[in-house]
Amino acid sequence: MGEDDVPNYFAVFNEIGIIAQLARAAMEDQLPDGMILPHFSVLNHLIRVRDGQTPLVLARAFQVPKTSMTHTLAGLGRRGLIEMRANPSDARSKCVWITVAGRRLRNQAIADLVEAFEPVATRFSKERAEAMLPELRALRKIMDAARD
Amino acid sequence: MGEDDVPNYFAVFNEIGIIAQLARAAMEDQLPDGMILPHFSVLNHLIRVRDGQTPLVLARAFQVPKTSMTHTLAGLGRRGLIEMRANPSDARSKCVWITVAGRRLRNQAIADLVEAFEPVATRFSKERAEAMLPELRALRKIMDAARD
DNA sequence: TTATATTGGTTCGATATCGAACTAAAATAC
DNA sequence: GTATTTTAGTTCGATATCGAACCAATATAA
Repeated sequence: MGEDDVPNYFAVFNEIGIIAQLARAAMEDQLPDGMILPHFSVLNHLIRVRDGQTPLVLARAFQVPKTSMTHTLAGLGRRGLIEMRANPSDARSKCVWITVAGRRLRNQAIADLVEAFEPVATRFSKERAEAMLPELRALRKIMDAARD
Repeated sequence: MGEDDVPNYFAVFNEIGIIAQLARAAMEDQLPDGMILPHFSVLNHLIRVRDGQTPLVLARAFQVPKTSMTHTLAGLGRRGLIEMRANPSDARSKCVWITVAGRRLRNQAIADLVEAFEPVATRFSKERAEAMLPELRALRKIMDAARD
């Protein structure tokens, strides 16, 4: 790979970076004041995958340092959106459970997001979105694997 | 757009978010300690577009609040990578100039990045990267326009 | 012209990220 | 079975993000 090839990849990563930033901002606009993407992502994960997982498992799932997860969970706890209970099978550890309020907030956020994305969805069809997915997934997997 | 269509977009934004995160981490691995992507992005912009621009113009170019740009520029200044001089045509304002050290650091970072991306580049050809670009650009433009 | 509004930039405060150091509990070694 | 190492989680400190409030200079309005 010669120096000349950089711009190609750079351009892709640049566009991807901007889209990620815009999507994040749009998402956070739908969340209550002070809540940010990681808060929502964790709530979503607890529903889509399962709750009762430990903080460390969550940190790995999101590929963030465990100290960051501690902080994110503290924020969710303060807002009454999750509960942390002792892990019955390991006294060092805890289990994270989503509360009724957490579940409700996540569902409302998704509903609001659908609304907010309307203008984009009418201009960029779901078929086009779907068509992009395989290559995005392929690139993500390759980059993930290269992360030693 | 019905509720059922959300997952399609979600999946795309999810992949894009992960790729952005991985690319950012890989990038920051190539930068001196304490330097992060915004530092590099500004240096790069000062070379690729032009230097001598005001902080506010830069903030708009990157779509960040001006207070964030103040902070990023302060970091670059502390490291001797940019210089801020008075704006001869507006006493409220300043102009941002890249230094020799800044130019050198940016060029070295790019060279290092090429090296670091080698494993990805061999598995994901530049042709594939190029092929993704048009739809990424289209999506980015649509989202940008929808941002009122 | 002066008075008012707007603009460029910094400061401040609340919150986020994340590595290093710490504590307590478990697992492993011997 | 005790000693050592590893593991789960928090605390701490340095730095980042970003809105509100602020100051100084320019532009607009009267």
